[in-house]
Amino acid sequence: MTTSRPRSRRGSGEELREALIVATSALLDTHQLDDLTVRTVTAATGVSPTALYLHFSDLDALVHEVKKRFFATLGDRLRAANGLRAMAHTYLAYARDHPGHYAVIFHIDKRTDAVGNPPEDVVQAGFAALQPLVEAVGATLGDRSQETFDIAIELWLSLHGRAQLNAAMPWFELPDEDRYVDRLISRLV
Amino acid sequence: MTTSRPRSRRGSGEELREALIVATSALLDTHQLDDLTVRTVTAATGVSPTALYLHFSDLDALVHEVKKRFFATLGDRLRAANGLRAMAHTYLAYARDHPGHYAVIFHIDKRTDAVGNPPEDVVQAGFAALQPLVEAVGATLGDRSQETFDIAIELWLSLHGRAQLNAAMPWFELPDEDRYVDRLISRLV
DNA sequence: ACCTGAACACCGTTCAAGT
DNA sequence: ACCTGAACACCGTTCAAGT
Repeated sequence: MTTSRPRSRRGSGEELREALIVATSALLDTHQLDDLTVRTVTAATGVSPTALYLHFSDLDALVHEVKKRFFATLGDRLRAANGLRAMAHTYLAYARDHPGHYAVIFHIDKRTDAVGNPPEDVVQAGFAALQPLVEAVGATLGDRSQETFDIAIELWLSLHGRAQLNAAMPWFELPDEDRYVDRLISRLV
Repeated sequence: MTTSRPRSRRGSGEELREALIVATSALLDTHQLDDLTVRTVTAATGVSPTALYLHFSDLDALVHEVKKRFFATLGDRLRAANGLRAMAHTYLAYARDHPGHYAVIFHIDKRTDAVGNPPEDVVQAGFAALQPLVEAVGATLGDRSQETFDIAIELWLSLHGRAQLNAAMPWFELPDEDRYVDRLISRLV
């Protein structure tokens, strides 16, 4: 964990940046979001705490970067699923198997610019992750433009609701997942 | 904010306990959850940081206590709503108007006992808050036992999904709330 | 009986310095 | 060019002491 890292050679400072991102992802796969500190992530990378600031303006900027990647991963997994039902289960499985990643994606966002908007790249990443759902709904529905988008959102919100509630209150026993997804989809499409 | 508080008279130590709870609620009405620290809440109450430990085992125990109260408040508001549609809007309004409170209620729970269960009182509070929804669904449906409970949960998860997503990604423009609630209810009951 | 102050081990972040 | 170490203002929490 704390084995020190050889200094990057000239022109390869980007390596540390990538190493920090990878370490963050790894940490969030086994630990809670609040165990992610400047000091844990730099120690895991084998550098001093202050090294983080060579490549990120602050801790939030690093989290922000991994958030984009988690969005992309989620999108990729959804796209790989076969059919709407499988996609819904894939979504819930991602949240269940990577609670730390899912928590980061939907963590309350404090990074807004002067006008109160978030960085454009996260917005993009968010829409991109949702895209497979929209397409799958469109496919099973035969494309009814606005209707398709609304239904995809409604499906998404129901999946997110279950995923997040399950993470926040694991003691609350929800009805069977298969049944939940089946009922959801049969009502929506 | 930092005006100091007169020491409680003999036998009235409970007053400070209550004052801390009230200060916490007030803070969470205007600030984010991570602005709630031992030092901000005790300062707002007019006592030294260490005074908190006279009445709570730690900061989490205080948050735990207000969480129960927020659950109760949410339940009361839902019960006061007239009909399922109004109840759904009440739910979303609570989350929108008191983001700090809603965030506490659904904050990822780290307080589990030896066997991994949460304190029984929070479980109770959670179920109690949900009760009005179950009853309203039962009323409009004519009571079909298990079916009623499942539908209430499904409605709840859809509302929570929208509320939490809206808090986490306010930049994501969701379809109109009225329309969302109408579609949701007409599909479910 | 009720509360404070000093102290400790953390935390994020800055900035001067080392290689 | 790349990274570290000392320092600062925070944080939660303990424990001896004050009223």
